[in-house]
Amino acid sequence: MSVRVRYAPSPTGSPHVGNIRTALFNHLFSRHHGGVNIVRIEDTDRSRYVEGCEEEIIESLQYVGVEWQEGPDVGGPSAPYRQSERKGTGLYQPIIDRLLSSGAAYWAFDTTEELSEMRDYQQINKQPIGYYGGVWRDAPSSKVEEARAAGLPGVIRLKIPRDETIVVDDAIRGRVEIASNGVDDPVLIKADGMPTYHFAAMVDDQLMGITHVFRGEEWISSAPKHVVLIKALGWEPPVFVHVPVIKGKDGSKLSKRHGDTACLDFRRAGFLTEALANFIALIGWSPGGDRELMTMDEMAGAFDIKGIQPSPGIFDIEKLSWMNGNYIRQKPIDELAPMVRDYSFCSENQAYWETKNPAVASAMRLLVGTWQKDPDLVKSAIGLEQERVTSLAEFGTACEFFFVDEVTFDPKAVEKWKGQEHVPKMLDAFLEFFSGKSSVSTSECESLLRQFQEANGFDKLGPIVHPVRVALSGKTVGPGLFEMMSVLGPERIVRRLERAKEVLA
RNA sequence: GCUCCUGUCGUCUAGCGGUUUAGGACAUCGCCCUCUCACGGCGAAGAUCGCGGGUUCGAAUCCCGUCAGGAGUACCA
Repeated sequence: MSVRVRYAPSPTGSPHVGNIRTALFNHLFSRHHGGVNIVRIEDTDRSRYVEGCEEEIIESLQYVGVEWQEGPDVGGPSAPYRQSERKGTGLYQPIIDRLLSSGAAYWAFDTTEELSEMRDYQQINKQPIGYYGGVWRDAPSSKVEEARAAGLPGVIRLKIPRDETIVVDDAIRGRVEIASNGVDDPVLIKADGMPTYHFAAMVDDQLMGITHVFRGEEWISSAPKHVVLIKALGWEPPVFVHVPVIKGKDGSKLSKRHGDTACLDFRRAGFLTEALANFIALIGWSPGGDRELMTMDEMAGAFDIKGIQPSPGIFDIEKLSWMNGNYIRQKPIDELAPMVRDYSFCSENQAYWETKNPAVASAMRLLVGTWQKDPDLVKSAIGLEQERVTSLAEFGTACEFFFVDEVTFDPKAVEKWKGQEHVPKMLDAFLEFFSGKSSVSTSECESLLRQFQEANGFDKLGPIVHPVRVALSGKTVGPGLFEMMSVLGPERIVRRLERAKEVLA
C-alpha cells in the first residue's frame, strides 16, 4: 500500500513552528516512502477564520521546503481540499445519515445554558466533565422528531459505547487503552450544519485514502473518539502518529511570550530554510547515532517514525543560530550575496527589525543602498563577514562600517590607542602611501604594515594592526585587516585615516 | 476534579539487558591557531539515566509503585 499523508491546518492564524514541524514530518515521511503529501485546509469554524491565513500557510510550507502533491492550490483527485467547500458538495450528508440510522449517532437539542449547568454540576460533584448523553442519547425518535419539527437548533453527537475499552494504536507510544466511560459524546455536526474536526477530518482522511495521520500530541486524548467513529463507519483506522509538542525555554508550551513562534517570523529574522528545517526536524526526531547537520534529502532518506521522541522538546534558539551560521558559511559567495541583498531589500524583513531593533533595519537599508551604487563592494564585504555571522540580518550591522561615510568610533577602542607615540606618525606614513592610489591588494597592505613594524622596532604586529583597525572601522573586532583594507580601497582608507588622525591624536 | 501522555548532562539527543568509567551536538570554561573577532583544532566541566522497590549473574534498558511535568476535558481545531 502506498503512503498517503496529509497536513491539515486550520486557518486561524499564522502557523506556528510546532505546527510546521508536523508538516515537515509529513513531507519527510511521504518522501521516504515515495508517497503522496496532501495539504487540506480545515476551515469548518467560520468564527475563527482569519483572512489571508491560507497564503501564510502556503508560504510557511514553502519556506521550510515542504512539498505537496495535492492541495487547495494545486488541486488533485480528491478535490476540493478545503473543508468548507467539501461541505458544500454534500459529501458529508450521506455519511451522517448512515450514522444516524444505524444508531451510532444521535440528535441532541441541549441549550448552551443547559450544557453549562451540567458542567457546573459535574465540577461540584467531582465527576468527569463532559457530555455523556443527557436526555437525548436514548431519547425516543418521536421526541427527536418533535424537536426537529419545532425547528430547535440541534447538533449530532457520536454515541460512545459504555463499559468498553477503546484501543488507540499510536505509532510512537504503542497501544493506548482508554475506558470508554471516560470519553464523552463529541459533536459531529454543529447547529449551523458544519461538521466539527472530529467528523470532517476522519471522513476526509478516509475519502482521501490517508494511511498515516501525523498530528500534534494534543489530539491523543480525542483519538478514542476518532476510532469509535471510524469503526462505526466500518472503516480501517489510519496509523496515528501523535508528535510531541514543542515547548519554550521555561518548559511551558511555546507561545508568544517566548518570542518568535510563527514560522514566518524566522524567515524575517534571517534564518535560512535549510537551518530551520534541519533544526525543527531534530526537535523530537533523531536519525539515530550522531548525525545532526543534514540536508532535506538526507533527512528524507533517514526518516523513520521510530526515531520520533515521545517526550516534548524545548525550542533552543541558540542551537538554531549555530546551525544557521553553519549553513551560511557553507554557501558559495555567489549564492550568498544575492540572498543577503534580497533579504535586506525585503520591506517585510525591514519592518520586522524596525520594531525589534531599528539599528538592524537601518543597517539593512544602508546595505541595499550601497549595493545599488557599488555591488562589488557589498559582495566583498559579505564575503569577509560570512564566517562571523549567524543570520542574514546580521550582515547589515556586520558590514555597516564598510559602507558608512563616517565610521562610528568605539570609545573604548579609541581610549586604548589614543596618544600612543607611534600612532600619528604611522597614520601619516600610510596616508602618504595610499594617496593617489586606485586600488591595493591584500598582500601590499600586509607588507606595508610589516615594513612599518620592522622599521620602527616592534616585535609584534599588534601595535600596528590594532590602531589601524580602529582608524578604519572604529571597532576592535572584524575581519582580517589586510583583507578589509583591500576591500575598502585607497580612497576610503585615505578619508578614514585623515579623520582618525584627529580622533587618535 | 477526571482521563491520557511523558521523565538520560542547562538544552537537543545516542543508547533498545552485558562492548558504558552513559556517547555526540548546542551553550559554558580553558588551551592552540592568530593582527582582533569569528572559524577551526584540542581539552575541561556537566546526567549515579525523576525517585523507590523488584526481576536478573548483570538494568538507563524489563515489571510494579511513587513523584514531577505536560496535554485534553468547547456546537475550536
